[in-house]
Amino acid sequence: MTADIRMTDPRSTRALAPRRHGEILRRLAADGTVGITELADFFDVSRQTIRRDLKLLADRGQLDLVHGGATLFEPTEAAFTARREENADAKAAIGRAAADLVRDGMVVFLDSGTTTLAAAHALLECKNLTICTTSLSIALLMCRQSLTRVHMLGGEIDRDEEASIGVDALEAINHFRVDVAFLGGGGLSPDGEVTDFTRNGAEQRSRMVATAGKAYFLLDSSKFGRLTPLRIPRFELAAGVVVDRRPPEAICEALERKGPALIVAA
Amino acid sequence: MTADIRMTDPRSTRALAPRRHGEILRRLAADGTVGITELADFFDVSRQTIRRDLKLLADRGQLDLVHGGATLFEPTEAAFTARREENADAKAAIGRAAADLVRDGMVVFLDSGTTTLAAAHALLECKNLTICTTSLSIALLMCRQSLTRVHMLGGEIDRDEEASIGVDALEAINHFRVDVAFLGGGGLSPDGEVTDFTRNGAEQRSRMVATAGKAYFLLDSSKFGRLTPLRIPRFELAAGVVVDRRPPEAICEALERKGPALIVAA
DNA sequence: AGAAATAATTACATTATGCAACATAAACGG
DNA sequence: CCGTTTATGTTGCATAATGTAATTATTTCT
Repeated sequence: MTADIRMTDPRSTRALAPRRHGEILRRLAADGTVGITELADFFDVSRQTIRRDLKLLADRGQLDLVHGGATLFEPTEAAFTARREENADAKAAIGRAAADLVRDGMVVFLDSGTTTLAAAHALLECKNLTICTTSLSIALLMCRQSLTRVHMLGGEIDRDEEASIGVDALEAINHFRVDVAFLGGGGLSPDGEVTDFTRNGAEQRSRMVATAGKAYFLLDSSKFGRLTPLRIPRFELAAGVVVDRRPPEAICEALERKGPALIVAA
Repeated sequence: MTADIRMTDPRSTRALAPRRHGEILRRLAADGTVGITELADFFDVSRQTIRRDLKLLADRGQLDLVHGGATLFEPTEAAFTARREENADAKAAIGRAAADLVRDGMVVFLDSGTTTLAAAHALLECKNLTICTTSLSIALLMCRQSLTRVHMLGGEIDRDEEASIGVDALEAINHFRVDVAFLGGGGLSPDGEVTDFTRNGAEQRSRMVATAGKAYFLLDSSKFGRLTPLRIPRFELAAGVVVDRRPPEAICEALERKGPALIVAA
């Protein structure tokens, strides 16, 4: 994907800790997790050394230690964290598929939600993006990436989504010219519509669909056929719906009739 | 991989140190790190020589020495995370003192910065607050508290502060009626003025001082006497300055003459 | 719940690196 | 030609990083 212009392999000089640290953090940013054994093999050093590296990085607050490795450090700990675990593989696949729709230099809107957070992780690979988001976690994640500009849409923070919502956020959306928007949703109804839990959320997503160059809904398969109370107005203007596997045939057909393309992540 | 357009190999004349230095810096720019042994092999000189080269370049501020080699000199790398550890006790004390100024039900503005983050932690004890902040970490922290409403001021995110900054944030400040504002600052100058690093920051803080019912600057003792480039306009309208120990007498007197009270945290 | 497997911890051995002092050799200037 | 300067090499020892192995926790699987 990104051409590797590094002259020296991180394995080349065994004794340079910062090189390992750089590679570890890079992997962490890409994958979300690293394993001790896999790192020890890669660098050809002992597990103990990797443990010491991880401990050091953890003390600096750059990652979280877990049994057998480390994960991204996220100040995020809430109901939100639990949801992130659910269907994590599916969400990662959707995230990668979404990132394939993005080119370096684009202006990307990222909605709140765990699936869009997965997309944000995948987008760490891209350069020179301008990210525009309502999600606190996504803003925090992306602003640490040096070639990325981040705009946070302000407003009252919704406790469940950990994202801004309401009049201020709606207002702020109008200030941006967005190339691609990635949106979450509450469910994908049997008649091929993306639906939402809250009025505010539906309205916010509707505006993004209308104003973004291209808008995609990211929906993992647990959302198929789920009925939530609000339809998202102008949903049919969306460019596509990205899913982790093909939904029931009825939904596919309904979706196709309305317009948005169906994109199934590998 | 990288085409070498140089006419002379840096190894060609062993005795020319500047050639080595150029090559070292080039490698550093490409890889982020260089190893002593690998350089010694490459130039076919002793490790001690390379060590002397690196020492010289380090004294010039062109790189950072590490065990076994050198890395890019990056004063800003992980700046925020590192700062959080510094003076943690002092900041916690200031945070508690700040929280004592707050009553349940108030509308509180929290600026970005590590000291205000400490105040946010202390404010978790309070009930029914409305928090208004530019800091992503503070927003994330406070929004998990069930009896607290959080408003995030939107805008472009500053990588170092991990907080919104700029026109959108300035604009958003005007929408709020704030009871108490807790602000950070870059330094407390010898003539009793709070100063700042950036124009945007100074302007933002100035507005808060003017519009909040009461504004307090939270400054740990490492800021005493420190000179940063921008004064914060209308600083003297602030209700007080909260510190972890009494500053030099000259500063105390200057401060008193201007108006703000000096509050020393226990 | 209990056993097997995997990982973390601890303590100590080994190796690599850092540093300082001194040795060497080429370059320079009179 | 000599003495001086400058850069580099060498040596010995202190220090830091890494490896190893025994022990104790955790997880995982049944």
